[in-house]
Amino acid sequence: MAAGDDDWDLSAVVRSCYSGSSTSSTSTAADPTAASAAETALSCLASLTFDDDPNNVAFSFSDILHPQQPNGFHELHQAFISFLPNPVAPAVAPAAPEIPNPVPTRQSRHGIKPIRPQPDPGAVALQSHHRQQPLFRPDFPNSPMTPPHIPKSRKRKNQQKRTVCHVTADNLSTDMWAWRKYGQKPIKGSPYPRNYYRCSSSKGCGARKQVERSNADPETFIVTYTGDHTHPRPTHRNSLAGSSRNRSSSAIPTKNLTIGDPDRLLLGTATVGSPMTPLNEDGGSGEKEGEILEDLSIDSEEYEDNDILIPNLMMRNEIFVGFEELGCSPRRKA
DNA sequence: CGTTTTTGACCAGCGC
DNA sequence: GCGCTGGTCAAAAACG
Repeated sequence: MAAGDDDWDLSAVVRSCYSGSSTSSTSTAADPTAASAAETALSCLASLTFDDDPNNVAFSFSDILHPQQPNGFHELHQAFISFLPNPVAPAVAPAAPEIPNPVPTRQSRHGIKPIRPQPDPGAVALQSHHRQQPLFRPDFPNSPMTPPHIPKSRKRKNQQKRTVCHVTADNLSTDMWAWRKYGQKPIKGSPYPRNYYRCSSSKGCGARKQVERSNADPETFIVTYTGDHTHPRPTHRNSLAGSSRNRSSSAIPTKNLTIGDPDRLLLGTATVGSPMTPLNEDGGSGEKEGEILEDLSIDSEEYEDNDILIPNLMMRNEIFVGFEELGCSPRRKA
């Protein structure tokens, strides 16, 4: 049934909104008191903010604000500015939007199992647990190898800062990071399964993304970002990111796109362009792109993140153009 | 060949 | 203390 569809949708979403989940989790490994970190989440944020590292540009959304086109971002931007001590410059990383997967190519294998719909949709939606997982240190946001070993933290409860945003399939646009799906699980309150993605741009990157369909609005996807990227946005697809499976598939509308074509849109993201241009403003998806809803511990960063994740058509165009220029598909490795 | 995707199983935390 | 759920890892398979 729609099992495939669901999956697909989720995947699509994944690609869509992303924000740099560079949130907080800073003190974790180094701070035994991480426990309190949660409380100090703000502090953490402040610490890792972008101003600390100019390199963090990866997370900067200046571009977004860049008035190439006046959008709501502007306002948001101003608001963010308040949080941002230093407006980071648009770094150099164009962003690679690659998101893994949707195409039900492999589904043939087993197919997704339908999750049992449980009564409690809202309740489950997002739990805000901000624990702190031992991520890497934000100190080296640019260090692709920063990730030492994350003690596999399976803790579900307050893991760390989580940024939640609601995105519509239409808005699903692109993510600048490459995500690799590492798990899928049925959620109790949701008839739809939740997909777990990890940043594949860098092997040690602890950034994770969870995508699940909203029970209330099947057209809306709830994307939760956790962890921070320990590396700058990929200018061009890394080998890892490269993978393409999904990309290709998604990029190429050959398979069954059930839902909108959000997937396709994103397909290109990647290399081309702009660092984090928020997608969407234009109109294309001018609907509600990413709405941040539950910010469990939203900090300024989160806010930013959310902003960032907003899809933008502009980007899409650019991206596509870029691809065309490149003469290659955004896909992958050669 | 390399990388990703998919599914099952295991672990850990939380609630009762 | 037990049960449940969520989250992550690992293995196998498939695709470009």
